[in-house]
Order: sequence, then structure tokens, then C-alpha cells
Amino acid sequence: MGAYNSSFSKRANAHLLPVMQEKYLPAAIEQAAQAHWHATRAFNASEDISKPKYYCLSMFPYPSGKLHMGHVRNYTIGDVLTRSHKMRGYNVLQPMGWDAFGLPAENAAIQNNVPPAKWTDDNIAYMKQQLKSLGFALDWERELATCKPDYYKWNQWLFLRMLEKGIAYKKTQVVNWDPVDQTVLANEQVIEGRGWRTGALVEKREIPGYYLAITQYADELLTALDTLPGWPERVKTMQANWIGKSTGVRFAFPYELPAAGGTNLPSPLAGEGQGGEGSAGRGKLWVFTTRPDTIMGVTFCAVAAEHPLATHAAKNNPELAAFIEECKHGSVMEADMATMEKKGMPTGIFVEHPLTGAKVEVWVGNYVLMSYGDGAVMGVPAHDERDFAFAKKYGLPIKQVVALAGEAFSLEAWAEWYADKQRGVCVNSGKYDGLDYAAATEAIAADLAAKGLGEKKVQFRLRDWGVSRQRYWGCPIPLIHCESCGSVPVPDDQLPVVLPEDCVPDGAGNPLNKRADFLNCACPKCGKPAARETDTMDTFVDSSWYYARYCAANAMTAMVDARTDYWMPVDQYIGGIEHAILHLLYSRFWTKVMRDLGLVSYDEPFANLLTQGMVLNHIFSRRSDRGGIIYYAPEEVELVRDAAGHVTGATAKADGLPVDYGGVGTMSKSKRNGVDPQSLIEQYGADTARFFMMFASPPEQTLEWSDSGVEGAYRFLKRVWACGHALKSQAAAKEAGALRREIHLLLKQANYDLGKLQFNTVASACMKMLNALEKAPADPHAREAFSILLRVLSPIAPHITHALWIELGYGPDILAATWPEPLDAALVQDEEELVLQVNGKLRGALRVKVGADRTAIEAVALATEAAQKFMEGKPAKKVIVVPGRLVNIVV
RNA sequence: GCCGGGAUGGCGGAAUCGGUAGACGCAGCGGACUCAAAAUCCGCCGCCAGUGAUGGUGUGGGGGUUCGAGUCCCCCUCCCGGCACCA
Repeated sequence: MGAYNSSFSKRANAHLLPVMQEKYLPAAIEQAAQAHWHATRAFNASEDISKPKYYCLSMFPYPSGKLHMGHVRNYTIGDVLTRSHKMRGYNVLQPMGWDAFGLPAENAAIQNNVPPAKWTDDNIAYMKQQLKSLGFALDWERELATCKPDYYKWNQWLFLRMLEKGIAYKKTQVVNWDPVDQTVLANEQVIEGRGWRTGALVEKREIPGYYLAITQYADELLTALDTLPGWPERVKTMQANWIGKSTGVRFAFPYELPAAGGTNLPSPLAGEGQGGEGSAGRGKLWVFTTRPDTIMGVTFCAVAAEHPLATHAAKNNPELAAFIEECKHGSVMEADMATMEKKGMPTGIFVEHPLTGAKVEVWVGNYVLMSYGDGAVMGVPAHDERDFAFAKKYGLPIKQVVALAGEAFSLEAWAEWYADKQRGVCVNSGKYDGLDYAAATEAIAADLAAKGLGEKKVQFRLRDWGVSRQRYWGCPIPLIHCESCGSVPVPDDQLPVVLPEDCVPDGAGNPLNKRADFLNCACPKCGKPAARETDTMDTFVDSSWYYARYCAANAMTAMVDARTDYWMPVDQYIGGIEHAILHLLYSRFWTKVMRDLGLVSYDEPFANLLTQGMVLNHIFSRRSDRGGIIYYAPEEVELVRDAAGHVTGATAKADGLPVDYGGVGTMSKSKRNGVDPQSLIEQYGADTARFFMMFASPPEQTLEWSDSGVEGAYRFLKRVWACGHALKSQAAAKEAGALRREIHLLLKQANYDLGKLQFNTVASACMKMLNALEKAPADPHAREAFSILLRVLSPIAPHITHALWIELGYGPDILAATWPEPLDAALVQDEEELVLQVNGKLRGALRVKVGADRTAIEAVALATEAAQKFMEGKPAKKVIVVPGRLVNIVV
């Protein structure tokens, strides 16, 4: 046990609790409860068909060093669900593991000269202790780490299956290239177009890499979203938009190039494609459009800088070559592509309009992506906003081909309706004049098809998943490169290809390239000396199936087994909204591949999804003399208040001078606004941390950190303890009051909110129950009320409730107690209060017998003093009675 | 830029089907206990006017539907997440 835990152990000598302590001592209580759970193997799950199963999973953490508050929040949400389902009789599985490959380990290696493997293992050991001290109901016997060979072996195995099925394949990819370090950079390593270490201008470079054909599953990934009612609508919308199914026409502009200097066009990229048809300079420029009705309005075409036509045109055009070079220095990120200035340059190449035969000039555009579609687009400036801006900028012709009744077209400024698909009809389009979108699409597609120059096509925005990473700390791609046999898969019986664990990356390329013992091997086909692939897999591969491995974590001879089909799908998955698209989409894809290989029988991995919001804290900063920004941690700052107590500013404790308040933002090292869960646990205990996290805001929203909010949570738990202490010694006697009905009403609300996963109001219901109990300590139903409070509170604050349950003699283990349900008998009442409104304004209240009919209620309402006063003698036009709620008199 | 989400007192948030806006907590203010402090307990607490009873007003801004809108519709502003090599 590390030093961080010593203060804990010293105080933890109260396992037996001979007499109930008057004071709430979280450290002792929590250690005792955790020891009990460990000794009884309370959370180790096994398959049991006599109970309904509940697989509760939180996204596993990257072992960055220590837990952050986002983890605490994420895992507390999962724990509340796990524990409440356990008490409701489910067979519950809640496992934990480590997303252990990734870039930060390499960065740490560069900084501290430690091998990523050691750094990662140390971090895991520390964070595991932290998770244990939070009292999560985790099955630690299923723990896994993706950097261990017994896990990533199956990444490799499945990759080879995908290769066999043609799902995995090789093609070129565009990467960020640091010319000084001679290495590939991640997007986050590119800062303002320069390498993070070298400051060198980053280039786009095309290198070979492996792809997974997720697009083969695009349709199913889209339509199957409808089978996921337990997913937030917004996540499904984001995924649907990401997949981006669009129907349109793929068509070609034929061309014939003069055989300039005897050079041929470069060979096509793949199959029937770009610029490829005809070696004597005849070819077709393919594009895709969702607006085939505007093809008659094409006045130019634009191709990507990497497009073969651009390459061809640049050969005798140094200016164009320079422009293409400039484009290659840009970012590879879509966000940058979208916001940068749209630039272009003519190639001097003309293609032929497929319908009119007119000459159309080809431009190179920096906004056209080679990796999307055919790497070329048609330009219809009159009906596409971006094309309009481009044409205006370069003086290209604009030809209106769609008109809307009553709307005038102007070349001066763009108007929304120019792009309206629904209402326009074709004009200036010859035989297509007068046709609407649908009819024009049909007619034009038919004409293009007749000429062999196009067809209707469904296209997806989704691109295949590039999984090659030119990095060390990842799962090796199981391939061997042989001079005579080419790329050869590593045979199954030689898996896993084990990553050497003693490398220390230095930032200049992948260290595997320097490791002879890794690199050198025999070709599995011909036996001659060959070289191993040194690229590793994207870490999203690791996280695409870990949830399935938990179910059969100790399976030695298979990736998954029958136990996986017992537990899967995950009944509740919980994680950050930032994973809404990539991780969740890749996992869904991976599941479908595993299903099609006969490995599993389910179609979707996650039945229900909860995307939790981030944890924010206040940001304080000051401009430094040199113009930089110095951040102050919240504990280094004193808030300045006015007489009314409103915060008006802040000063640094160090020098008393003002600092700037920057609002709230995600907790981060760089802004120095993180809060360490460890110190929180040491000061207040895990229950306080958990309770605050659940109470402060609903799970899907951001959570603002508040030290005084934590104090409040602690205060509440102290009161719960005191209430239990008082109840233990005290004999209830007095006549029953309203306590029972109140508690059961609150219970009803709490159960409803729990079902909605709205834990903040469950926590608040617990507080209301305590408030009620404290007002009626001698009520004969106080013990029953307290037992309800303890059980509702136990998933959130499991340690204190565990101790009090035993102390008050409710039973040996609160985990074995049944979840409380409100009793109808406790809820009945014979009168109820209704709100009285006159003209929709609140004017009073009235009491009526429960179940009274409308006319009776109306009569009572009209007779009230308040009604008489505000009706001012006017007759009631209308009386609206909402049973159980209100009466509104309209005059 | 595109896609998704959000905005309610001094603050975090509550309000289930369109039906009492501000539950619960934090901060603040007043009081009790104490030599004192901490801890604890009791009371007040949207804004404006009024000594008060009370009245008006109020859910980012503008418009609409409705007996009634925080909630539904249209337009706008600002903030946050994702954008394919951070995880």
C-alpha cells in the first residue's frame, strides 16, 4: 500500500464497532464496509438463470496516473444502478478494466525516460486502489488491461479474420508528417500547423495503412439505430448524421487530354476510377451529387490537390504545382478544412458536360477532400452556397437552373431559396424545364445511364476506419512483410505478436523500427528472412470489444464464449458524451463483425446508454508581464464579496492582488482547476464524494464543482448518522402524524426519479426524508421511515447505510434487503387541495373531497372569497377543472 | 463552417402529460448555544413597490398558439461537446 493511504489505515481500527459511535467517522465505517464486501465476495458475479441479469458498465478509464472527478462521477452513476438493481433482485455484473494503450504513455516516456509499460502498470496499480477506496461494487476478478498480450492477442486474431473476409484492407492514408522528427503526428500534436516538439511546419503525407470497411455495415449501423430505444435521441441523431446516407447520382465528365510530352495519366487509385480509363489521355472525371436536378447548371469542376488530374496538370504548370504543395501543408482535420479560406486554381484542363457536351474547366480546390467520395465535385454556383462564393471569388459563370415562383434570382448575393430542394422547378435546362426535383432527378439519371455516364447511387459520408498508427504503444498489427511473398498474415498459432515492453520512445519515430529482435522474423510462407509490420492499431480497436471480454475474461482459448451471450448486451452503458460517435459507432461495427463470424449472437452491444456530462470547476487567471496567462488553482484564490454576499471578484491569496475570473471550464491540468478525488476521500470519505456527485446535477448535464456543496453533502451524512444514533436508543411512543404518508410520497417520487436515472432528485428525496424524520422523531413510524431512507440512500452512500442498517438491527446486510416500494395504504387521504386561478392567475386555494365531481368542485371554487374578489362581479365564462390540480375561472 | 446540446434567484439545480415557478442544497442575513471559535440548532431569503395585509413582475431576447407556456411553434443571441491520429 502506498503512502497516500497511510492516514487512512491509522484511523481504521474500528472494524467491530462495539458500541455505536456517536460521531460519524467515515474512514472507519468505510474500511469496515469494504472489508465486509471483500470477505463475502459480494460483487463477484456468476451466470445464474434463475434471476434476470443486469450488466452495468461504465466506460473503462485510460490509466493516466490518478482518477479525476469525471471518473468518480462516471463510476458512481454506474454504482448507483448496480446496487439498486442488486437490491431489486437482479443478477448484476459490473466489471472494470483499463484502456491501457495510447499516446499519453509515449508522451510520459519522452518526458521522464520511463518505458510506457512500466508507467502504465504503475498508474493502474495506483488507480485501482483509488477505485477500491470509493467502495464501488466492482467484480475485480474480471479486470483486464488492453496492453496485456492475453487481451490484444484477440485484436490480432480478429484482424486476421477481417483480412480474410475482405473487411480489413490496405490503402494509402493521409497523415500529419513532422519533417524534422521524421514522424507521424496525432492531431493533438499539431499546434497551429506545427509539430508540438520541433515547431516544424507539418506536412500532409500519404502513407500506406490498413482500413476496416465499416462502410460495408453503413446501412445496418444506420437502420439499427431504430432498435435502440434506450439510447439518447441526440446520440442517435449524431450517429445518423455521421453515417450521412445521401441519395443522388454519381456521374462522369468525359475528357480527352492531349498527350503532352508523351506522359500518361497516373494509374487509377482503385478499380474503376479517377482518370483511369484509357491510357491515351481519354478519361472520365467522376463526381457525386445529391442535386442531380442542377447538373445543367454546372459551370466548373473542382478536384482535390491529390487528385490525378491535378497531379497531371501540375506537371507543366509550376504555379499550380506550388498551389498543390501549399494545399498539402494544410491541416488534415475536417474542422480546419471547413473554416479555412476556400481557395482554388484552374488546371487548364477541360472536361465535357455529360448532358450538353459543353466545355467545363477543372479547378483544384483546397476544400475538396481526396478521401471523400471521388475526390472531385461538380460546381453549380447558382444552387450551392459554397460554389456560389467560389464562383464570385474567381469570376466563374453562374447559371440559374432552378426557379421558385415569385422569387427573383440575383447574381449579387446568395439567398436561402437557391438551394431549396423541395419547392423549385428546373429552368434554363432544355428538355428538363418545368420538372421538379424528383422528376428531374429521374429524367437526368436515366439520360446519364443511357450514355453510360452515370447512375443513381446511395452514398455515405461515413469513411472506412483507418486503424494503422505509426506508434509504439499499441497492439501490433499481425503481418509480416516478405520480399518474395509480400504481406503475409502471422499464422494463428504464432499469436499474439508480443509488443516488447522495454522500449522508451523519444518522439522521433516508432522505436519498433530500431528493434531487431522484434523486426526480424521468418516469412511464414517461404521461410526466408522477413520483417514484421511495426505499425500498431488505433486504440479504438481495443475499446471496441472489451465489454464482451469481461463476460469471459479468463477464456484462454477463445476471444469470447457462451458466457458472453449470457451477459450481453450491456443493459446500461455509461460514459462521456464525447464518445457519442466514434467509440460507440466502432463498438457497434465490431459487434456486427463478431456476429457475422459466428462469435456472438447479439446485434447491438449496448441496450441502454447514459451519456454523462463533464465535471467543471472555476478558472482563475492573470496575464503575466510577458503576455502569457498564469492560472491560479481555486484554493489559491480568495473570493471578494459585496455587502449582500454577492461575489464581485477574486484575489490571489499569495499577494492579495486581483485575479481574473474566467467562468467555469472542464477540469484540466493546464488550467490548474482540477480537484484530486484522493484528498476529498481522505477529508470527507467516499460517501460524501459520491453523494455530492449525485446531488449536484443530473447525470447528463455538466457538473460544477463546489467545495461548499461537498460540505453540504458531508453535513447531510452527519445528520443521517445522528438520526440513526438517536433512533437506536429512543422508544417511539407518540401518536402517528403525517410522517408515514410523507415518507411514502417521497419514496414514490424517489423510485420514479431512479427509473429516470435522475439521481440528483433521488438524493434530494433522501434529504427531504431526513428533514421529515427530524421533525417527527417520536412518530411510531420513525423506524420504518428510517429503514426506507437507508435503503434509498444506500446505492449512493453505501458505507454509512451499511453500518446503520446493522447498527439499528434491520438485518445482517443491507445489500440483501429488498428495495422499498410505496404502500397505497400509506398514501390515501380523503381531502385534497386544489389551486384556484382566475383568468389564469393564481388567486387562492380550495379543499375538496378526493374524487369529488366537477360540478361540486366548481361550486366550491366559485364560492371562495378569492374567486368572488377577483371575478369583480362578472359572470364566469368558463370554468376549467383539472382533477387533483387546479380550477381556473375565466371571466 | 457542419452536426448535437444548453441557458430558470447571488450559485448548483427542481417542476412526471401544457396546470401553484424556484423543491432540495449552497451562499448570505438574523438568532440560540459557547469565555471564544469551530461544530450544531432555529428563523428569513427571486425582483420591484408597500410599515404591513397585499399588489405588480419574473424561467437568455423577440414574436405566436392556449383558459393557462419554463414546458409547444417561429426567429435571434450567447455558451458547451464532436468533427475521423486525444481518449
